[in-house]
Amino acid sequence: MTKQLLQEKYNHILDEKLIKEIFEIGTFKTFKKDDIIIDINQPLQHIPLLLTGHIKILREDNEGNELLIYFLEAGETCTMSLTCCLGTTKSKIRAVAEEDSSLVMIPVENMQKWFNNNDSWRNFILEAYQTRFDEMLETIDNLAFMKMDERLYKYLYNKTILHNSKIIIVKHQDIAIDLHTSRVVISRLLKQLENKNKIKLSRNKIEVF
Amino acid sequence: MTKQLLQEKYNHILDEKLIKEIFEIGTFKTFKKDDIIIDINQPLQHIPLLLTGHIKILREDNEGNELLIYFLEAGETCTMSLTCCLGTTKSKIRAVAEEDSSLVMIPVENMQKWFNNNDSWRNFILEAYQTRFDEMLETIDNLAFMKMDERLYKYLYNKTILHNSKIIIVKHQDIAIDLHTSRVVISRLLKQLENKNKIKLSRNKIEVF
DNA sequence: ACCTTTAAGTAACATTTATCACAAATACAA
DNA sequence: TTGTATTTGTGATAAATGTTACTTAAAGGT
Repeated sequence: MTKQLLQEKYNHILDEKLIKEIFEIGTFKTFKKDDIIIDINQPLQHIPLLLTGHIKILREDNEGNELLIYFLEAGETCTMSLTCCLGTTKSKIRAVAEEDSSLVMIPVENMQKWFNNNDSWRNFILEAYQTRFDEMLETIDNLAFMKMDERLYKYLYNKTILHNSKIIIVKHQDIAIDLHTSRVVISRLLKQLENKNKIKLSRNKIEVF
Repeated sequence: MTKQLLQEKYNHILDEKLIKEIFEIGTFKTFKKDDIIIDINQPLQHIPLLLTGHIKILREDNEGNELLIYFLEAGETCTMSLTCCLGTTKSKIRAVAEEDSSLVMIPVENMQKWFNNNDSWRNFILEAYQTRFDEMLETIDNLAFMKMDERLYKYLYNKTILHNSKIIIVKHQDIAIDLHTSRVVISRLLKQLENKNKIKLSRNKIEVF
């Protein structure tokens, strides 16, 4: 089952042999919605390959502030983990299951080995870096150039894409945390969006038009 | 002369043979302060290795908004260029000489080739990604968690480090552009910082304590 | 020394975001 | 159904940032 998932999600980028090796070496794990998958202070010993579900990657600073950076989907890996694995970084990031998810954990040693002797892995990592890079840039754009109401709408819109549904199940408080603002601000802006007929509000639920 | 510089700045990470090859293949270029080094819309054909000076990397959106992301120093390369070279990215970034600078431009093909057959180059690229990644995260922190006065002081402080001098030569307007705010706001906050004895203001010049 | 240009200071006001306090609405359990 | 906990709505107010318009100061050229 896991093997089939691995095949399905990764055979467009990783070669047969490597997938087989990953299956043999990797540890399969499952997480429920809102489970914390990674919470980093010290270097990681494993990097995750996402098989099913979605994961959100959050930034966290020393004062406990938090901000959503981006989402991971099946077939992707978290470059942050790479950085943390390989690195000297002191970055604090957190990975939380956006919904029930499963993944394969790979020991750092292999990641290093494959990087030197497997073309498809090298490509995979490079592509991952590029994708994440672009997403970080977009996060920077959002923060630097957009007002909160725009950021909010974009956040909602992205969620509809991610979950493939116009209806989002979420509390205002949770949105506030992801966007690093307060619940009151979010409620207010949501109400404005509703008045502009861009969304429809219910308790624990938002419909995005 | 270029060869010596290359040696000096890159021999801690790239092997002898590769440095020789870079010297033979690369194009040496010099830039004056404030020269635009890269202005991206379409994919790049070369990636730069910085030899002397400093370069600032800016983000630019469609409406002409701008934001300083980070500085590059000698011995570094711009991962953005990699992304742009290899990629599908539609990112707009700009690289501007923070002071007189020199660099070597390397054709993409080589970058690709070396990535597959030279360990030191692979390492170099990987390290570059990691360093930039961390800096992007820091940029995100700044934007998400810090108020403008803190961002301003950090900006000034970073400049003193970069130029190795307590005295910075800048105009308020330039700072405003880098931090994506208005000149008036910067002037006001600078005055506050001065009142708190953290800096001393003169025309075109700021002393940071 | 005078004029011109550029940079910086500042007051007044607008907008955006943050914060507090509490009321209203909804869901959920007993 | 009733009571309780949770979520959402909203007014009042503060703080941070943005904007406009104008003044003052400094630098540089003639």
